[in-house]
Amino acid sequence: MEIHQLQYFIAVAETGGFGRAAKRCNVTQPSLSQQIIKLEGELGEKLFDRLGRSIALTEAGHVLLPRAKRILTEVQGIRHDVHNDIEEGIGHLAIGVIPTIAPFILPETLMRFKSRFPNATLSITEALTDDLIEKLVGAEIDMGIVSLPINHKLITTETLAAEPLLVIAPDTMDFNGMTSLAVSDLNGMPFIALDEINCLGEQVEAFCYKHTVSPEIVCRTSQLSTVKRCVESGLGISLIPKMCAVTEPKGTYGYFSIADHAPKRTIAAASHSGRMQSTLSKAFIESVRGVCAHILDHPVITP
Amino acid sequence: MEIHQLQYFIAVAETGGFGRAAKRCNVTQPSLSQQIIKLEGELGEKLFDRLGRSIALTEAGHVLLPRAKRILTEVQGIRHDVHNDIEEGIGHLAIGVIPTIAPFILPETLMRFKSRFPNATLSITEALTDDLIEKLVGAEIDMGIVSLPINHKLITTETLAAEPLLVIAPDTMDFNGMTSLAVSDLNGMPFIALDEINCLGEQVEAFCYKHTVSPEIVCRTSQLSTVKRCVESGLGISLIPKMCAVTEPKGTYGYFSIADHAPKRTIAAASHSGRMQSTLSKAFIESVRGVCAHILDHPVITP
DNA sequence: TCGGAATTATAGTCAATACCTATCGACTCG
DNA sequence: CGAGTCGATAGGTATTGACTATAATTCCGA
Repeated sequence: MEIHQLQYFIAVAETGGFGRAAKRCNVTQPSLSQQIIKLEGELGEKLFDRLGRSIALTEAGHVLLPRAKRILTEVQGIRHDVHNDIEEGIGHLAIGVIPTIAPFILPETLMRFKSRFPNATLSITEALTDDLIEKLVGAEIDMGIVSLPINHKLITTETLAAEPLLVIAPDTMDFNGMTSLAVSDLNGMPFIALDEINCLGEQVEAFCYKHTVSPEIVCRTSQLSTVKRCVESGLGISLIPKMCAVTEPKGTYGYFSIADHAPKRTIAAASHSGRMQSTLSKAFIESVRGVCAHILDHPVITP
Repeated sequence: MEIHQLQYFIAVAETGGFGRAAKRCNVTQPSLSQQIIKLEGELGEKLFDRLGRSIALTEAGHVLLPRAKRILTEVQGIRHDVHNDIEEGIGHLAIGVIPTIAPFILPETLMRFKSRFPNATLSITEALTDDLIEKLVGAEIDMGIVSLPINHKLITTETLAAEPLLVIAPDTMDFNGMTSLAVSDLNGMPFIALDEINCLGEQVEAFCYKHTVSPEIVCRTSQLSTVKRCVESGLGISLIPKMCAVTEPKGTYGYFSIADHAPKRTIAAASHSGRMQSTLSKAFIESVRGVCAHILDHPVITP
């Protein structure tokens, strides 16, 4: 059974004749006749009673007609849908976000995205950069929100924001009233380090190495929120992304920028270079970009 | 777009590879690839991202997949339906019945048929024999319930019942206590004739002519119920089918059979010889046959 | 880093088939 | 009864779906 056969069948049923149907289908009458015969053969039932002047649907024909019409309608709809559902924002998007970004941007991003594309479904995965890359390559997720650099030949990235890293210090340390520090001030300071399995942990370490400062690592945690708790309890200072600083209520700690060599991380969207980016993907990226801009625009609460 | 292409597409989407899909579809991988490419070309969208190891559905692919599956399911259903809906009694039947039969058999026939085939729809046309034949030939109706003979080369008939015609006479005529009459008794009697446009009218006339009796026609009506009313009011006698006698309550008249040359009419189902009889048609015929047998089995109320 | 395995795309050929033209046979109607 | 209409049939052509063989690419282990 093929779609053009159903088309011919419907034409015959609606025009009441093979000849007229053939004209409507832009084929010759024998061609159409043969296809109908073939269809009848496949179904094992005659579809029309060939009376002299006109034709009449048999019982099987009556059964087939509405179903054939329905199928043709759907086929017709497909042509439309593959071009337009995309615009309508119907679809699914699987997103991955690293843990040092997820909690700060997701709430607002999801809100924005959901209100813009109420018919789209989202699934969010929070995982470390390497996991996300693996999932991207395996097409398990469509896009990853990560921190650069990403070095994988199959992954392309699009920068979304440059985010400062700020020194967070407990209120018990006031740095003599300074609101910004120099890199060298970190030297020998008690430091709460993020585990290096987080890219942010690596980046902080790289920053210190690059500027030849050696804070004294007193604690190594795997979550930013733990870092904050540790700082709060006066255990030491740390270096955290600005979005982590501005999206939580002020506690018993203050933030300081580093004036001479401002550390930052670059937030980017990563995707499989072999895959086309869907409209939803692009829209999600823009949502994230907007949210980042909005969050990073907040003033930092200084002591 | 053809159905086999959708089949291939679904196979690729479900097996996650062209090669595996090809195996499942019992074609070679290049054949399947080409059909997918062709489908993509027709839709103007790529359906898969060909990654090295596996494939991923594009946005357009995600739109297509559920629709394609749906269509395939429906196509699959068609094969089943054209063979089984028939058994299920789904369908439509257009029936024509002549006026001298319709009122007596239709109520019970429809009741029986509807309870046997609750999912079938019926349309009933009441028309004179010639009209019915015309509609049969034009395939406007599927079957006609008529009285023989029918002479038309395109129409085949199937006898359903042989029905006696009875003399109906007002109570004011008691025929000297006789319960049956001879043909000759009709001679000169005041007679209520049915219009000859009804085949029954013709048949009665033919019967009289054949047996060389000449009742005196005092009235000519177009409906059997009018005939009865006329008889009831003592205007004269008439000859009516038995089903007309037994399906109405006794009035101020009695019935008499004709002993020597019992007149009768033959009830038959007429259909277009070029058309296949549907299961519903056959079932309807049997319903009518049963109802006729049931009605004609009733004893006649004699005075 | 270099094959080997796996996967898809391409090229060339072939056979099935969808289509066409021409014609026949049946029926309708003037 | 002849002209016209309609579907089926026959035979030829061209499209095309499918096959084999092979290339190009990726992935993975040695």
